[in-house]
Formats: sequence, C-alpha cells, structure tokens
Amino acid sequence: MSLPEHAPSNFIRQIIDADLASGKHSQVVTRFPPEPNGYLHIGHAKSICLNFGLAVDYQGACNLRFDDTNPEKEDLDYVQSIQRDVQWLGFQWAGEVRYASGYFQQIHDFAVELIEKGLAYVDSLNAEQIREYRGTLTEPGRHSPYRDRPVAENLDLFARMKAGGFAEGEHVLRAKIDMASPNINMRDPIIYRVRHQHHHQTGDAWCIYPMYDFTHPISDAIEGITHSLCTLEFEDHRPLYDWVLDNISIACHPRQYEFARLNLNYTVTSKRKLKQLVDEKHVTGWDDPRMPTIAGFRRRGYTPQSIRRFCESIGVSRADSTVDVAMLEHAIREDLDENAPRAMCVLRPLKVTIENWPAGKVEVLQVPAHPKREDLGVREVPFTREIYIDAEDFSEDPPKGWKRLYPEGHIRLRGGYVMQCTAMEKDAAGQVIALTARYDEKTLGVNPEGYKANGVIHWVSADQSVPCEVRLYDRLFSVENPDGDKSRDFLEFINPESLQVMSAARVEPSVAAYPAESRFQFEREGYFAIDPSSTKGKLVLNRTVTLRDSWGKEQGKGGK
RNA sequence: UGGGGCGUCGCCAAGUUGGCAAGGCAACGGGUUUUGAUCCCGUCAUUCGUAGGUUCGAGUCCUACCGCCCCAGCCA
Repeated sequence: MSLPEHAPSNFIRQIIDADLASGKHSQVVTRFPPEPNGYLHIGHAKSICLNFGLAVDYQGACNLRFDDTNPEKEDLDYVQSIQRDVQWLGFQWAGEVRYASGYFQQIHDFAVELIEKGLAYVDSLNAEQIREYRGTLTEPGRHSPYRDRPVAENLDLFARMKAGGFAEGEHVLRAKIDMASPNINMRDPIIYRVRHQHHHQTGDAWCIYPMYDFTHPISDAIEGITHSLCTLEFEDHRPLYDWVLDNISIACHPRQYEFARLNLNYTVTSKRKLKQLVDEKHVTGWDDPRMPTIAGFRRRGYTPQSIRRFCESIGVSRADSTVDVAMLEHAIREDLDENAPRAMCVLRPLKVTIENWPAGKVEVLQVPAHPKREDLGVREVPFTREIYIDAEDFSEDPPKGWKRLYPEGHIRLRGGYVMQCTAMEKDAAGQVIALTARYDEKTLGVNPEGYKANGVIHWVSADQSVPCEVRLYDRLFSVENPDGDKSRDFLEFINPESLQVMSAARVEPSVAAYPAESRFQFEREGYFAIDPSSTKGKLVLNRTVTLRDSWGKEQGKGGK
C-alpha cells in the first residue's frame, strides 16, 4: 500500500545499471560479510536487504562470508545465529557459506608475494613504538628502522612467525606504502599479526592472522564480487583496498562503494553496547524482545516481511541519518493489520456478572478472525454469565468523550451482545472489584432499538478463557539518542518501564491452539506473539507493538 | 591547523544534459466503522546549510564561508 513493493532506486543501483549497460559487468555478485562476534541487529538487516536484494532483483548472486580474522572475539554460536537470522529474513546465499579463514593459505601466499616484490616487510617495533612512528592526523609518520630489511630476511622472519617461533606482538608484517600519506590507513598498514589463538574454523592451523584491510579485498576478488558494499567509515580504507589488489597477482578487482549505516532513535546499534547489555544482564539475552537484534525482533513478533519493507522504506544514501523508530513500527503494524488474526485478551481482568444470563449456559459465538479477510475464517468465542472486561474500560466517573463502560451505561461486547452496567462492588479501599450487568438479548449482530451503546469493548469468558502472562514491552531507552551524551553512560538511559508483566491476563481459547511465534491482534490492545518459552501449562505472549491510539494521545495532551 | 565525506519539510528520501521541489513516516483537520484500530478524504518546503556569482532561468554550475560525521586498533 504505502510502502514500496519493490526497492526504489538509489545511487548503488544507478552504478550497477551503468556497469551493466556499459558491459563492465554482465552479472551482479555481492556479499554480506559479518564478523561472527555478536548477533545481527537492525543495522545489519539494512545491509542484508541491500546486498541480497540486489542479487535477487538483478538475478545475480550474494554470498554469505564470515569475516573471521580475529579469533579472539569470535565464536561458533555467532556463526550459527547469523545464518539462522539471514534465512529467517528470507534470504539464501549462493552456494556454501564462505569464510575468510577458508582463504588463509591464499592470503598468506599473497603476503609472501608482496614481500618478494619489496612491498611488505616484517617490523619488529612494539605496538607502542608503531603508534609513535605512525605520526598524527596533522604530522607525517616516520620510517621504521626495520623498513628496509632485505627480502630474504623478511621471508625468513615471516616464515618463522607462521611457524610459531615468536610471541604475540614480537613482529608484524606491514605493507610498504607511504609513511607520509595524509591518509593514515596508507602509512604502512599492518597486514599480519601473531595470535596464538584457537580459531573456530581453522583450529590451531594458524598462529598468524591477516588484518581486515588485507583480507577483505582478497576475499572479494577470490569470490568474483562485482560490487563490494560497506558503510561510510570504510571510505578511507578504499585506497588500501585498491592498493592490495593492484599489487598482487589476482585478475579480479571488485569496486568498493560505501553507504550510510542505519541509526535508529531510542535505540543503540553498536555490537559492543548490545553485548554489554547482554553480559551485564540488563536484558535476558541477545534475543530479548527489547533488543534491536534480528533475533529480538523475531521474538517480539516482527515478521521478516515487515523488516524487509522497513529497510526498503528508509532508502540507501550517503548522508548520516537517524531513522525514527515510528517507521519500523509503521512497517510491522501495516503487515500485522493485514495478516494477523484477531482475538480478545483482557490484561487487567474485572469480573462482570450478567444477572439475566443463566448460570452454566455457554453460547459459542462465531466471530470473524479478521474484519476484512474473510479467508481467515471465523473463531469460536464462548459467552457465559461471568465474563472479564479490562479494568481500564470502566470508569465510575467518566471524562468527557468516554466511549467505554460506566454506571448505568450501555456497552457493546465486541462480537457479542450489548449490556448495561447495573451495579458495582467495591472493596474497603473504595476500589471497584466487580460489576453486575444485564444483557440485551435482541442485540447479537443487531443494533439495539431505542437506545445506543456507548462504545465497544473487548471481553473474555471467566471460566472459558485461558490464563496467560502478557509481557508489555516498550522502548529500551527513554531518550532519543542514548549514546549521544559523551559525559553519560548509555546505561543510565535504560527505560525502567521497558517491560511490564501482566501476570493475571486472560485470553480467549482460540489463541491457545496456535504454535509458538504465532501473531495476533488483540483487539483494542495491539499486536502480540506467542513467546517460544510458552508451554501447554503456561501461555506467554509478547506485545509486539500497540495499536495507534488517538484517544490516549488526546488524553495525554491535557497533561497527565 | 592533515585527509575523507555529508548538509532538500520534525524524521527518512527522490531530484542524473540547469527549466520552475516526488513519495513515505510523523503531525493536524474531517468522513466511515460492533477494534477510540483499519480504511477514506484533506492540510503540511514561494524553498533546497549560508553568502555572493554565472544564466532568460540554479537544489542542480562557480566561489567563499558555516555546520555535522569518520580516520592516529597488532578490531572489523
């Protein structure tokens, strides 16, 4: 409807169109290259949709390649979660999963080639010295005293690094480029370092690991990538990407293009910070429904389709930007409004006894599962003498404009009869704890004669409903830019009300028949999904997002 | 004070030989409605960071400013 069915044009598609038109390429090959050091988040979703989406639309290919050159931070659990998340989003990579580590031998051989050409050398300065020799943003660097080591010595040292003859930090391999370059990435960048670490893919086969800047262009070239897409912060690395490919014996030379990474307000999208939230238990895990991870959104009830549509709707450009989470919420509401079956769930039960309904009588009402989708069928909703309505739908002293129940007022029970409140029962503190009402038998599917109902509210049979726990999620952070204040830790902005548990909720029985992850609209409340932790004995539902609420908005205006 | 980028409506974002500012989100009115939902209709940039210049005509070209982001990991 409002969101585009197919990805709109952007500068990358224009480049591809031109490359295809000029004959530079006959096919598009992209890749999604995550480092397996955390779960994928919404920012990765943008990259995934871009790279895989391009492959789909141009009938090309997109590889999934793990950029696993730093065993210290990586883990097998992450390589598994990443594959699961990419597939859940609806994409399939071309052929087998690739690993940069799978190219370690070739990468090593290219390093040897650079040494032989006099374009790389083993440096024996320590980390601190290397930093000093690198210079600053405004001052050029200086040559390392080891820069002019003879080729034979470099070859020997590098072989011994590989053989495990040195400790971490003793020697590194550097590309010999230009210590005076205004681009710091070109000041003899380190391309190999010693790491006596077990690697999740290669085990203990290697104790030297190539750096990203050396690994990435080679991996892209080996795979025949045509368009290597990455985020803006790598723009300064592009000259190095090209330098590597220009100086080794490899025919393919992919081109790198950069786009702006996704920022979302009220959210953090930094793997380091997300990992901190998990490690310090501010959330229950990477898949906590409040996390902006793919796994979190999945558990929260987001659909793959909604995330793909969202990614299309935000576009791809080179301008730093922060997207309003309202865009994401719009995408999931749009999907679920169209596709989610409806049901009724009472979050704060208030018992109503319908005095003119016989005790023990159960009438099974046939209610459409969706107001517009007849194909979704009907559900059976039992109506009995005792029902529950939401405590917030009754007001002893209703404000102006109130369209719910009040003493003596008439209300339509959604999908059922119109009833009139006849009495209320209060506890010692003056709280209303139960209501009595009378139903109008001539109002099932028909408007009442001679009077009008004040509104429509949802309800559930007291003994024919299913008890459940409903988790009401709200944004994890209470400020738009949680890491925008350098003097304050982002954890200070965690929303203390990001999770509210409604443990006494009751849901209509139709819901209990659905499997985990099923999504519903609980009428007048919002969209909800069955949490995977649910069992027959304990049903748990997660609120994905609320319905738009013009009444709540109006109430909020008057100050509250 | 080095280098690389970016600045079009509150938030994204089209705008490709200079020709007279798309669209979405949000917001705000109104209509329909057994969800205060959905849906429908309408309003919402004489202006494109600023200032000059070229031109019949500039968001698009030129100049100079201003602002914001990234880079000094043996991370990616």
